[in-house]
Parts: sequence; C-alpha cells; structure tokens
Amino acid sequence: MFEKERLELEKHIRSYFAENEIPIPEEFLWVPVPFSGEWGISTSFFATAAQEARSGKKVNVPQRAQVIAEGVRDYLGSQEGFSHIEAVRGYLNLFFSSGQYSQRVVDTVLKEGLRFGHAAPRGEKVMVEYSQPNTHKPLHVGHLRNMILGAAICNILEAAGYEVLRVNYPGDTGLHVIKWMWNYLRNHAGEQPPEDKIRWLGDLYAEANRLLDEQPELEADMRALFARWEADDPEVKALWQQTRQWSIDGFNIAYDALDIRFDKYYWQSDLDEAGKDIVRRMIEAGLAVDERPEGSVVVRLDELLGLEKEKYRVMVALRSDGSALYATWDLALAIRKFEEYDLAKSIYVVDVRQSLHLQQVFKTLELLGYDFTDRLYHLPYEIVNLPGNVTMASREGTVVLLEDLLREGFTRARDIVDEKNPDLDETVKDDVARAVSLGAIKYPMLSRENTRIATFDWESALDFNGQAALYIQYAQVRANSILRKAGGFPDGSVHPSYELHPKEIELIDLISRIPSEVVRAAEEFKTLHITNIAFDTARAFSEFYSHCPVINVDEEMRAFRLRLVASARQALVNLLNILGIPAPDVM
RNA sequence: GCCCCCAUAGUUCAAGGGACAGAACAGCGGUCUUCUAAACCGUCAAUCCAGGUUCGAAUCCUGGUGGGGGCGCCA
Repeated sequence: MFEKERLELEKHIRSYFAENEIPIPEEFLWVPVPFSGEWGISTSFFATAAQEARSGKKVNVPQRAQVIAEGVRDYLGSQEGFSHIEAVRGYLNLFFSSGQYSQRVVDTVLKEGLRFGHAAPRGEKVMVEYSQPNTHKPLHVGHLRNMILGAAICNILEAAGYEVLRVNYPGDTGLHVIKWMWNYLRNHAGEQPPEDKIRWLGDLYAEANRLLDEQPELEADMRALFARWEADDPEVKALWQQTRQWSIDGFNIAYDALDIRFDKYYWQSDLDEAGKDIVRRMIEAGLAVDERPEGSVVVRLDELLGLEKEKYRVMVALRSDGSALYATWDLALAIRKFEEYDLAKSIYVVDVRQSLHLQQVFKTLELLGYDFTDRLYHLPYEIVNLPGNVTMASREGTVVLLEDLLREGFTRARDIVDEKNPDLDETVKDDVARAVSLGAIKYPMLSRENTRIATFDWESALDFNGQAALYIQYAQVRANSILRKAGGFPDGSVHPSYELHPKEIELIDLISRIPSEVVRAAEEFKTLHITNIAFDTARAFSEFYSHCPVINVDEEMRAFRLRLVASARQALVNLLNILGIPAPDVM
C-alpha cells in the first residue's frame, strides 16, 4: 500500500550506497516496525554488511550494519510523510506521519469497497481441481478439509488477480462403484433410497466391504459384475446412472450448505476411453510395458529416466484385465484440461498421500512430450484424523458424516444465539446460527499449515467459546452496530489532526497490510496468512472498540473514527469472504 | 530397504535467516450506568536431542529420538 514511498526511499538509499561504495542489494526487504507502538516501515543492513565482510573487508557485521543505518538516516534527513527516522541495532526505522497515512488507508478501503484487498487482474487463467468425491461413498468430515481449503484457495487466487476455474472431478467409476452395485444387486435389489440418501449409500458400501472381507470367495462374483461393466452391459449401466444420481444429489446438498461451487465437472467415467488410448500409444512408443495377461501395463519410470535410486518407481497404467484405473484417468484428464483451456497453472488440491501417484502422472506426461507439465502443481494437504490418530475410513464405516456435523453445529449455535441475544427475530437467529457454525467448522481447517494433520473432535469443533472465526465475525458485527447507531459514516475524506490513539494506529497498520498478505497467500497457496491477518485485524478492532469512543466525541474525531470503523468492517468482511465464512450483520 | 511429512507454553496453533518466539483455550486476578461483556485489561507458561553452517538459527544442513504416511493392478 506504500509502494510509492518505498520506491522513493530505495532510490535515496541506492544513491547513498553508490556514493559511499557500499554494495547495492538486489532488493530491500521492508517489514512493519515491531514493538515500538508506533507505525512505520523498517529495513535492515545486515545482508549488506555481510556481503562486505565476504568480499574481504574486515568488518563486524552488526556494528557495520548499524553504521550503515546511521549513515542512511543522516543522508535521508527528514522525509516527506515520515515523522522521524531512527537507526537502531542495524535497522532503519521510518515512522509515518500518522494523520496523512491514516487518511489514505481509510480512503482507499472505502473507495475500493468489496474490492479492497484484491489485486488488479493478471490476465492469467488458473484451474483448481478440488473436492473429487467418490460417488457411492459418504461425504464425511475427512473430505471437509479438501473442500474448504480448495474453495478458499480459489478465492485467494481470484483476489490476487487470477481468473480461476473451479473444477470438480467426481470418482463415478472404479472398483468402489462396482462393489456398491454388487452388494445392491445381491442384497438390496429394487430398493429405493430413504430420505437420507448419503447415509444409506455409505452403509451399503461399508456392508459390501464387510461381506468381501468375511467371505473372500465372493470376490469372484463381484469381479464378474466388473466384467459386465467393462462389457457395457445395459442393465449395469442403467443401475449406475440411477445410483450415481443419488450420490450427486447428496453432494449438492453438502456443497450448498458449505457455500461451495464449481464452474465445471470432469467425470472420471468420461475419461475411460481417452485414458486407454493414451496407454495404447505409450505401449506402441515403448514407454509402457504390456505384461498382460500375467501382469498389468506398467510404466517403469525410474528405468526410463535412468535413475539409480528409486524415485518414481513403477506406475500401473492399466489393469491386467484391461480396465482403467486412477493413473489411466489422470493422464487423460491432465491433457483434456489443457486442450480445453489456456492455463497458466493447473492446480490439484489432493491428499498428500497421493504425492507419488501425481508425480508419476506428471512425469509420464513429460515423457510423452507434453509442454504443459511445468504448469501442473500438486497442492498437498494432510488429512483430518479422529482423536488418538484414528483415520476416518468409509470402507469400515468409521466416519463422522458431514451432514451430522453440519446439523449438530447448527443446533448448538442456535441454542447459544438464543441465550446471547434472545430479542432477535427467529429467522435472523437462524442466519446467525448458520454463520457461526459454518465459521466454527471452516476456520480450524484454514488456520493451520496445509501439511499438518488436523484432529477432529466434537468437543472442540462445536465449542464456540473463543473460537477465532466467531471472534472475527463479532468484531465485524460491532463495527456494523456503531455505524447503524451513528447513521452511517461521512462521505468525504477526513484528515485526523488530533493525535491518534495507539489502538487506532495499530488497527490502521493492520488494515494496510491486507493487500500484500493476500498476494502472499496466493503465492504460497496458504490460507493461513489470511486467517492470521483477519484475526489480528479483528483483535485490533476489538481493542480499538473498548479504548476509543466513536460516537460521543468531538466532530472531527467522530468523523474520522466513523470512517475508520467502516473501513475496518469492510476489511474484515472482505477477508471473511475470501475464507468462505459468512459475515452476519448482527449477532 | 527407498522416499515424504510432523515435533514450539498444560492444550490447539503462529512466527518471510534478523530486533524481545506471538496468539487462543485452559488456570489465576480484575472491568458493564457510556457505541453489543460472543468483549476488554493484567498474570503464569514453550523452541525434542547432539553436532554443523552463519555476524545472527524455532527456521538451513547432518545425525539421532519420537509420531504419522507413501512405495505394481484401491483412489
């Protein structure tokens, strides 16, 4: 937000360096001044001093950094827009003339509105594939992280200026589907699903696995159905169409409940032929080895690449019976994506456990000569476990169903709304409860490093006391409440000529950092940066709220603070939007 | 056997090689007659171990320890 000032300062520092034969660094790293309670930007000269030391000069790095900092400070003298400049322990700290900068931050936020925090369009298209639910299996809490992370990453990329294509890739074929249909035909023929389709589908799937585990001799019977499937048996296909739709109906309920959407669906079943074609080509080209009927069709990646140590190992491209499996489809899908769109990046939000698989697919495509392979990116995330490091598995039926969590979350939130704010309308209470429970469910998934395992337990998932999403939502509601009481905020820009309260400055400082945090989150694919800045901004607002009266103060202070409150609310709403967490008007 | 991830306060998580390792929850103690106390203020409390690189390491490297995961026909 202070690009112009920074560039100007860097220009001065460069010329000072040039005059004094100090090596000029590639770039200057600017950070907010910490600890001071004042608002400003800071850079350090350790790297420069270290470079001098390496080039043979006899210097003590910290001392030399301090000397440089002092030299720059003296050279800069007084700078327009900065109240004072100091050189401390190798750091150069420049403190803003708060009034002027505060005015600019507030004006910018209010002018940009919902666009605040969003970068200019980059003219680049990225595709994000996420969710990838398997039909005929239940959606459970384990799937939640993928959906919530994927949706938020899309929003972040969009905010950073990319055109984003949200893509779903349901696993509507495969062994799990055959198993399900086999059990259905054998034990539930003709049954219609009850109201709760997803649960019923999941139960039948778990039952199929139980049967096959208990009576291994049934495997052949199940494989016989697989053969009918592969032979395009019309009865099997019809059953598949029908049962698949039941699954999709269930998924859509969950997507609606979570405010998740997609621009496009790629169906695994549509990739069967294309995938098999590619494998055929690979066999002809000598990239794949056909070991059928004894074995499968494999791509010996390490061998092809001449690697001595195991790295990519062997990818199975086709089953021994000639049917497709996940590698077959993924090869076809990657190609199709680039046939249909001109993509700067194709991102896969996929469980970290599939890292090797995706590396194999990407490397195979490279060997096939496709030029887009450097634009493929696997965004891995860790799973959600149950307490005691127990993995959720739909095979065994040991899962917490998504709908149970959503329902229970809403119910508990609704009770608390009744208790905290009994005077609200019933429909408003419902909206608040929905917003609060969605926030409580989503925030923990978004506020941690992607590669850290999350543990789900009912207790903390539905404990609204002090939960961070709620804290952010509440701060934003309080801001709204002030604005409502005051009847809005003044239109015209206001320059605060009074001395700003430290809590005001901290709040403005944090708001001013939001745009760069969004860019950073997009570069690193980390929702964590957004939750951090959102929480910090909310905390700064809460402190401001309790230390700085807004309405009953003199006119100029009131005018500026009202505009500050409005921009704080706008900032928090925008961040919540990016995270996919609702921002209610009242709570 | 090869490879990947994780280890920070009692607990859940932060920390862009840089200034004093920050929050939240839990604990303890305070604050509603003034814009919503779902809040604010105070307090206790932490970098798994051993080496190394660096002016400087929670962060990078090596080796341990502990936990999790992947490795030819599940996805």
